[in-house]
Amino acid sequence: MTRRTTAATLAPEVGDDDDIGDGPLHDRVYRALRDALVTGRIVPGRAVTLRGLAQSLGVSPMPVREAIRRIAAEGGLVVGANRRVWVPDMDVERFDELVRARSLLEPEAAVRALPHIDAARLERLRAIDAAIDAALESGDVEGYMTGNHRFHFEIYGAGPSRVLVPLIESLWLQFGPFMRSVYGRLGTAALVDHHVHALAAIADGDAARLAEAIRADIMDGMDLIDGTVLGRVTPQPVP
Amino acid sequence: MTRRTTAATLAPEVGDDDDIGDGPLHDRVYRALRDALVTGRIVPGRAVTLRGLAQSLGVSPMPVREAIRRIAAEGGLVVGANRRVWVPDMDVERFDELVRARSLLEPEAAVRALPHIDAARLERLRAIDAAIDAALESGDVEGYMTGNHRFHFEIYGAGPSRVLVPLIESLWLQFGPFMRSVYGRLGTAALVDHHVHALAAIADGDAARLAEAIRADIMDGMDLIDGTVLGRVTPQPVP
DNA sequence: GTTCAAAAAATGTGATCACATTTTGAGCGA
DNA sequence: TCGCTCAAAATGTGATCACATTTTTTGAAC
Repeated sequence: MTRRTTAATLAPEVGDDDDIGDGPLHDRVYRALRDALVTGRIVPGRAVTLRGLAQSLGVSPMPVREAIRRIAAEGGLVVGANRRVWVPDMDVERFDELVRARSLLEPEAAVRALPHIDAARLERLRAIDAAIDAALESGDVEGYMTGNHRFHFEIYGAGPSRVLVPLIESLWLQFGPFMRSVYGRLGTAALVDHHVHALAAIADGDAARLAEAIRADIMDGMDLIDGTVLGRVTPQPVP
Repeated sequence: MTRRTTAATLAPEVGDDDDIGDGPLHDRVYRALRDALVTGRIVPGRAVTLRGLAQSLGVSPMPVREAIRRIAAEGGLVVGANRRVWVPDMDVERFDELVRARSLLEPEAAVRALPHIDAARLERLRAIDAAIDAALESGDVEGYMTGNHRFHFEIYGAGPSRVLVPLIESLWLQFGPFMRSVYGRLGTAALVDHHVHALAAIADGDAARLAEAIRADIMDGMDLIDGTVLGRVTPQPVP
């Protein structure tokens, strides 16, 4: 009786993205993986293996190792005591910390970036927001998440931040997969785009209002999550 | 005329630490490297090479690569466009961001950890603070930095934080090397240990006072840095 | 001394391999 | 059916290699 071969743990969600640019392979793998996490294409609990991801991307495990190490350092993946790697599940405490960290850091980053937001960037922000609205209208969760991420980082990235923005990027890595499942569950009809307040504050050059708009945006988004949703989260696998 | 061979860029500062525990080699290399950065044994501007570090630690470049990738993801090392890796220099803007990030995150982490600080941990904190004072007395900059780091993380680590504390760890990675040169320049006589206020707040279970003590500690420490010191920082090498 | 070009050396990268460790699945007995 | 054992398969790790890229050195010309 032949042993049945178990399929490798592939990661087609991280597959052949066209637009991951050039540069070292390990950097490109990192970008593909990070994008898949931020947009929630990889879901919480998902195991990620070197060979699976390498196969899905058509590369050797070497650059995958380095990419995974990077993402793990940023909190997007968890390495267990058994050395297995997976996308962490969300729980109440961790979620609360993420919300809190966001509300501490993102308004600060926005305010610091404000003086660097010129008319061209404001136009770009408006275009991104229009795309977000279109995605919400058409039920496109991934489009919404991609646009939302773009909107925020188009703001924060206006200035030359080398500390706050990377911190915030690591936060987004951490809640992306979970938010995808939440949005998918609630439907885009339940999502409201509040970015108009941030846009107005930016147009008026009003730092205090911008900080408040960002903070409110974070809290509003997070208010979608009630205890029921988080209570239903699968317990984190014990490695 | 024989070509003279250039010595590899060794990293003896990261050398054979005795207490880096067990586990995978790449994890141990990471810990050795991180410790060298947090305590400032590696100075800003220092280039770090795979083979140099591998040789200093007596390992192959493989685990070194993964460790470096990790540290770079946490901001402790910078990878240039030429793919060379080095410890970033400090500049005014980056320093300001680090101070700001610390003062936003660390009081929060301390307050969240406070309910988890029991009598045993408070005793440990007191012991660490005594060691800090001894290091200051004897001019031991590295001892001071090690103790200071320990003190802070003995507080923040009291609770089960999985977001805030890793963020704060990455900040400490980033300013460690620079602070080492600052303390060395100013001398430990110029350093004052303010931890007594945090210890009192902890003993009293007073969250607001603890937050304020941590914030003041951060600002007091950073006030040592005047524009003259930062103005004298070597410009960051252009890769 | 400076500048330039070319060669040599250093360094990072990706592939591959063997091995250690962990997980899975088959087979067996109760 | 469940539980156990063991072998096979999967997975992570560290070493090594060849190669691509970058830096340094050398030697010549001015």
